[in-house]
Amino acid sequence: MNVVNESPRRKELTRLAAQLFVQEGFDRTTVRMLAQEMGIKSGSLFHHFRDKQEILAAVIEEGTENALQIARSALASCDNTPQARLHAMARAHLETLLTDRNAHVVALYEWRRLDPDARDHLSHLRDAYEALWEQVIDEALAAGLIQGDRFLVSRFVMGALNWTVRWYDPEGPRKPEDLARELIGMITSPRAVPAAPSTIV
Amino acid sequence: MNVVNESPRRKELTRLAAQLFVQEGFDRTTVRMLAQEMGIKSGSLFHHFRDKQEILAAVIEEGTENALQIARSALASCDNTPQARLHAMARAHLETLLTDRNAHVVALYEWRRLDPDARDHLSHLRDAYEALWEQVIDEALAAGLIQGDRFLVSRFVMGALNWTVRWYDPEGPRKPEDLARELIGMITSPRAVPAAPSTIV
DNA sequence: GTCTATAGCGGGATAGAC
DNA sequence: GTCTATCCCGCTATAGAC
Repeated sequence: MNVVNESPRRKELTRLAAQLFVQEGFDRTTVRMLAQEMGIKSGSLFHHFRDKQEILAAVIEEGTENALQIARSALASCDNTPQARLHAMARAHLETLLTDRNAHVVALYEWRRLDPDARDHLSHLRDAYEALWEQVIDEALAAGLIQGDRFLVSRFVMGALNWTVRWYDPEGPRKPEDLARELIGMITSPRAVPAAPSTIV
Repeated sequence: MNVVNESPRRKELTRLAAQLFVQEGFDRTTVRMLAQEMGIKSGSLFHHFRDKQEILAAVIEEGTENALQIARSALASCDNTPQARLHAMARAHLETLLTDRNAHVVALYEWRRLDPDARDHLSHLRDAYEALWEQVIDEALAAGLIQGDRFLVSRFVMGALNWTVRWYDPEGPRKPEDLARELIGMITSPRAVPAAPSTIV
């Protein structure tokens, strides 16, 4: 639907909206706040978006597409072992959440604020992203790297990662990379902690 | 502060408020909706609570106190092994989130909507609850049951548990108990999955 | 303790000029 | 594409009768 609608202007406005939605939450962000952040008056906003809902949908679409793309390229360029792929996936996920700290966070935390139509439209994207996770988890299960139920393991891992948004301090000593390694270390057998992705090797 | 204010009436209203806050979110729940759920008119609500903020504070206080109490009694009555204690804690946590499905969920998901004064007042409670978790995690680390950084492990485990609210289906086949066992199994060494708390033993 | 009535505000969205 | 001006609505909270 938005393949046509992808003016650079709209992209930029979407980016700014994502920032505010993360800071304030969707419900508490007013169209006046959005307009001010964009350097225009609130009335002008509706030249770019039909209504406030459409802004949310644009942000979530952007955030999920971006996460999907980053995850795919991370998987494409890492070593082809279950450990490395698990680690690459966790790291990509955390970087879209904690470094960008924008659209993907909105996609996760404001999903419920989407109206049913938008949810229907965007659920494909979300499902594709989650399928990527389940695939990587499957490989790790098949390799005996982790144990348990595929569905539950995926949900637990994603939950642990998603919740980092609530406590992570970007000014602190730990990088997303460190968190990813620590999480993978926690759920895999003791000896199976992968090192950083072949930097010093 | 609310030790004085604990009329049974107010308790009941708080319980109903929690339910709506979970369903709709705090921001989207109007005082009119709250009043209707309570069987009174919106004006009458302010006889029981100074303002909407105070309702949120009451719910969160209730939810955290309840979670704390349930966790403590679960720890007091389980076997005195790191596995059993970890499992008891996870199970208690999930039951307050998924069975009750009310005040504790609000405490976790609407914390940011508290005004600064209420946050200050309630952070003691939240800290006490998290301290309980860190203690149990510490014991498991000391016993070699799990590995990693104490702070990160706690946060990851709590994240995995807290996120269940987003996907758990109460009508489904899995009980909170099952999720707890599966999570503990995932993060502990392969052989160390504890059984249900001494039912068949 | 609950009611009715309403003040007062700020929200989303529109119209039409430029 | 942005502005000004404004409509209309629903929200929180209050006042005073019962």
